[in-house]
Amino acid sequence: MEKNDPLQIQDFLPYLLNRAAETTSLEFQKTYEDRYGMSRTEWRVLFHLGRHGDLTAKQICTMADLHKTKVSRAVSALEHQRFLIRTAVPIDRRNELLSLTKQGRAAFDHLQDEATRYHNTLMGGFPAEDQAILQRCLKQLAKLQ
Amino acid sequence: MEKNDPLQIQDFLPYLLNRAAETTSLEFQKTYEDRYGMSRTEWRVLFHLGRHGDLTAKQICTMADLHKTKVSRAVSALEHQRFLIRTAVPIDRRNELLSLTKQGRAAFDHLQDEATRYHNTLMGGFPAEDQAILQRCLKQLAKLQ
DNA sequence: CAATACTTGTTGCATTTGTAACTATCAACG
DNA sequence: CGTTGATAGTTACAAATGCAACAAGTATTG
Repeated sequence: MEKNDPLQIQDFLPYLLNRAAETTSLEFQKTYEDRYGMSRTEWRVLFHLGRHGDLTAKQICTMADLHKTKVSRAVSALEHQRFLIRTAVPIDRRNELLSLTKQGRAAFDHLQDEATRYHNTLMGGFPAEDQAILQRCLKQLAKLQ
Repeated sequence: MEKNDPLQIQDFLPYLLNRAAETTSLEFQKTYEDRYGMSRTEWRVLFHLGRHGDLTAKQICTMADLHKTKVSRAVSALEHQRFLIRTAVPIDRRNELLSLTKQGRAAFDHLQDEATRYHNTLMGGFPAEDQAILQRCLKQLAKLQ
């Protein structure tokens, strides 16, 4: 593309990313919203806890790039639904360690399977080389790693 | 990847897409939020109008996959800031054709340049083949085209 | 052509989100 | 120690969003 060719909006990368993110997130949301009464943020917090073991809210904020109020509310909701418990950290009582309950772990295990399946379905639409390229590009755009 | 290998959350496609979308949209937002006092939705409506000429609100809803209340409010805001005007369509008085004003057109022209520049900067980080693949994949994921 | 059904767009209300202020705790430094 | 400054997390308030109900217009059809 010529450097100063005007862009079609359907080609503008942030727009495309938003559309793709919305489309896929909404579709995957069907997996958890009714069955577990979870919001998208709660699902994200659950997934981080499931994958990384016990964490403080602050750690989740940093890892997930979520605002602390959003995490605070998601944690309250997950606690209320008995998906996690908080334990005070004696050495620094500002921190609370968040741990999945048995029920939270079960939900995570199930949703991780569903996520893997859905991910593979999405990726299945592309040749293997493209899959790798797509992931590399997205990570770079998200400034991850 | 093995079909049932559990996924790292940083690899889960909807998550990656959301992170990449947020990162890039927030960065590009700097271009218009202060200078034009525009929200992300308003910018999106402006861009559609700029690229496709006069449209009804309904057409924008469909093209941009935005809820009609969101469009309705964005249009009101853009009208209030004198970026667009409405004209009644005599043949079907439920419709109003939305047209950019001179000022709206100027903002669009400027922002289209900025968008093109930003898009090219983002894409510039990838080899040409990867750019094409990325775009194809995203369009497919967004169910565009 | 009257009655009913559908479409476009707006508005009221409840929910979600972001910002700023707050509490409680810890760290640093005189 | 005690004062000041930083950090983890919550909460109050304001703005943005989504859903449902609505008004105004058009299409259908008996």
